[in-house]
Amino acid sequence: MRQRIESGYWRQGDKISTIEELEKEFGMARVTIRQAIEILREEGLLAARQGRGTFVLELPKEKHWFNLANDLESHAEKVRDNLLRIVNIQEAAPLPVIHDDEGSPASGYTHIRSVQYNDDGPFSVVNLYLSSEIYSRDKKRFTRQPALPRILEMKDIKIRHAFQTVTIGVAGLETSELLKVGLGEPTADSRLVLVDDAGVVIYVAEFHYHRNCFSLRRDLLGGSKAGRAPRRRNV
Amino acid sequence: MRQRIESGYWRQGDKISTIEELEKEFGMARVTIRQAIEILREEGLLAARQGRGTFVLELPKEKHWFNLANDLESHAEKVRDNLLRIVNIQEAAPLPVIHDDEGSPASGYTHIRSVQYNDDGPFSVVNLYLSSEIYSRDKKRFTRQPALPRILEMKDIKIRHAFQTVTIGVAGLETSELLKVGLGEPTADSRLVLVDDAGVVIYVAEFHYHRNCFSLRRDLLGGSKAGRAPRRRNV
DNA sequence: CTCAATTTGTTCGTATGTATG
DNA sequence: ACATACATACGAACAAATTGA
Repeated sequence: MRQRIESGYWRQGDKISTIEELEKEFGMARVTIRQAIEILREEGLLAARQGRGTFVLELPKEKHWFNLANDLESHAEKVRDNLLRIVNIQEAAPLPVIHDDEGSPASGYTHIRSVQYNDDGPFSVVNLYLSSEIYSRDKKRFTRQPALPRILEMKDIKIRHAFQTVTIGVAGLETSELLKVGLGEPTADSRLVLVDDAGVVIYVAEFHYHRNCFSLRRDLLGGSKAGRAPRRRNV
Repeated sequence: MRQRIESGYWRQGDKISTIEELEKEFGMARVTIRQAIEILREEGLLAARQGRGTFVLELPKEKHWFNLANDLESHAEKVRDNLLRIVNIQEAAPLPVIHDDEGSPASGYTHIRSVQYNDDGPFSVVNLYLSSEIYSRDKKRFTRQPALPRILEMKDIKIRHAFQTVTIGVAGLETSELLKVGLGEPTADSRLVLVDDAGVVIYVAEFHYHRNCFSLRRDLLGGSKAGRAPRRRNV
């Protein structure tokens, strides 16, 4: 029923199907349907009036405010001033998973696990494997600020590829606790792999975004940078 | 536990924590942990040996084989020969949701709801709103084949924008039945809006992909078309 | 070889939440 | 409001296999 409201199948002000119709449509018992309506009523989406029917009050507010950037520069710019909390650092970490076609592994990696916050709470959990050589250049900053802008600032490092893979994952035990979502809830997972001009993988990050924050907007014509104005703000 | 295997926290051949340790880690009872292990054992991911421990047998096979294209041409090419089953066509459909910054609505739309199949079953449910003018040019083909390649073939139509928005949604009642997933399971939702050179929105499609199929790969440097070789195949 | 510690396997009764009619 | 059914989770006890001192 929530999906029907969000998708516009039921529009604002509409009278939705009666409970008896819904019983048949969803194949559930009257009590169960009423429980569902009760939940949406408390959220302010529906209003039920005895003898008249049930009506759509308002559309849920726009979520998906975190719009993923479409190029590396603006991605770095967005996260530059993010608040993050380091959960764990492991200097001699096991090698991250690197596929053959991505590049060759560096000699060693430091594993940094952190949580990114905004005013509403955590919106992203990050597992970062950073080439030990780069990490050791400025340990202090890497433990306080997002790594990506720091790396782009290093003049001697030329980045040849920035492979990004976006998939849908599920929150495991650790991630769900850090992101404050239920175990098994879906997350938007973005894997970012930076390869330098020697073909060495210097940075592997797995971002787990809260599904309600995440969106990716682009214009499939005229380059990837187009994209319209963001609905709320960028981070 | 599945996530720990997929993420590499437990590697192939490793002995995982004992049931008693897992009880404490996950805060669950012995029987529950065993049920979970049993599920992964049946899937062939784990092997439990009495008196010795439980071991990781193999990594789950690569899923995410459907890689979303990064430009309109190749997107159309990918779907050109897809098998699709029309579920519903409504010629005088209510206007789709169009945002102000996208363009102005056409005079009327035809709503086409279809399911896309591959050998393994349905992998995508599509809600398409097609400008009635364009639909009426070749009703037969639009009810049999994907619309996008047909539109690109029409020489008199110049497409100025192809706005794509990717988010994570949940399968509602209809979608979950068509996609053969559970109610409330997450889906990858891609909204594609085509705007012609007069600023008219001629095409609005919502794709709901099965979460296990979906991935989006690109290189954030050197244009959006880069991307590595797909792991299995493209559709 | 034996014994104790470790670890998985099995079973019992019980409680809770959800859905049914 | 009530009786029923079902899936899931709990806690405890005991059985069986493995390992190493």
